[in-house]
Amino acid sequence: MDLVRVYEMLLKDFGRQFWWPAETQFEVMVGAILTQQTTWASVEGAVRNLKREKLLNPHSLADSSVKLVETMIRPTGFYKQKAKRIMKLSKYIVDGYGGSVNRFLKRPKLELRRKLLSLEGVGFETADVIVLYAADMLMFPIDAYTRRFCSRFGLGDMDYEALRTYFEENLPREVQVYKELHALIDKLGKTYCKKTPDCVSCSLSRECARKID
DNA sequence: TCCCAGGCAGGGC
DNA sequence: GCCCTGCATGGG
Repeated sequence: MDLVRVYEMLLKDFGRQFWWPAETQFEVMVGAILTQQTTWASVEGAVRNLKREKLLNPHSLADSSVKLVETMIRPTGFYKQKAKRIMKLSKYIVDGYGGSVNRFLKRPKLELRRKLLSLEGVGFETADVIVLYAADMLMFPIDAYTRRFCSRFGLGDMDYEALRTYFEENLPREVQVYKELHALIDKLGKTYCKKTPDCVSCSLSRECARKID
């Protein structure tokens, strides 16, 4: 599979996706946790709620009541654990970095990734989304859509790190390309795979698949 | 009514 | 180490 060709074709078919849709780095971080196992539409509602209550910054979120945060993010599901997790993240940034997200993110890439992975509720995908979209560092996140996409090309049995490495070794080392391709693969999955998410053969439009093969 | 959505953690084996 | 389950709301 020629990932550069994949990128070019998807970009031509769908246009730029402008991910991650967020106004601040902190919003990316919170959004990355909220979007776990739910739809982006519900995350948008939760983010709107948090903004309305002026909670979408480390200090406010850390000092807020758990109940209020739970109420604001309820539409995203798993709201009790997510509330706890974004509040712990906030407290971590407040206690360790004076509330400065920028200072927290400003460190060598692999060290940042390790720190993120040590936080509750932050696994590989969430950590890598934050590294790429909040810290603007080269890291290719592998999500469910990307796995399905890869299965289409016989890469179904590769684990997270193997897939990430595969993308990173076959793409130009440009943050913008990483950001767009990750978003475009999700767009592709959402467009052609709404009813049968596990169907490998439809995880790519036939026309697109033919060109890539 | 049933299935799923841009995962993660904790337990059993 | 891998596999299973709980977490929970909202939309198709």
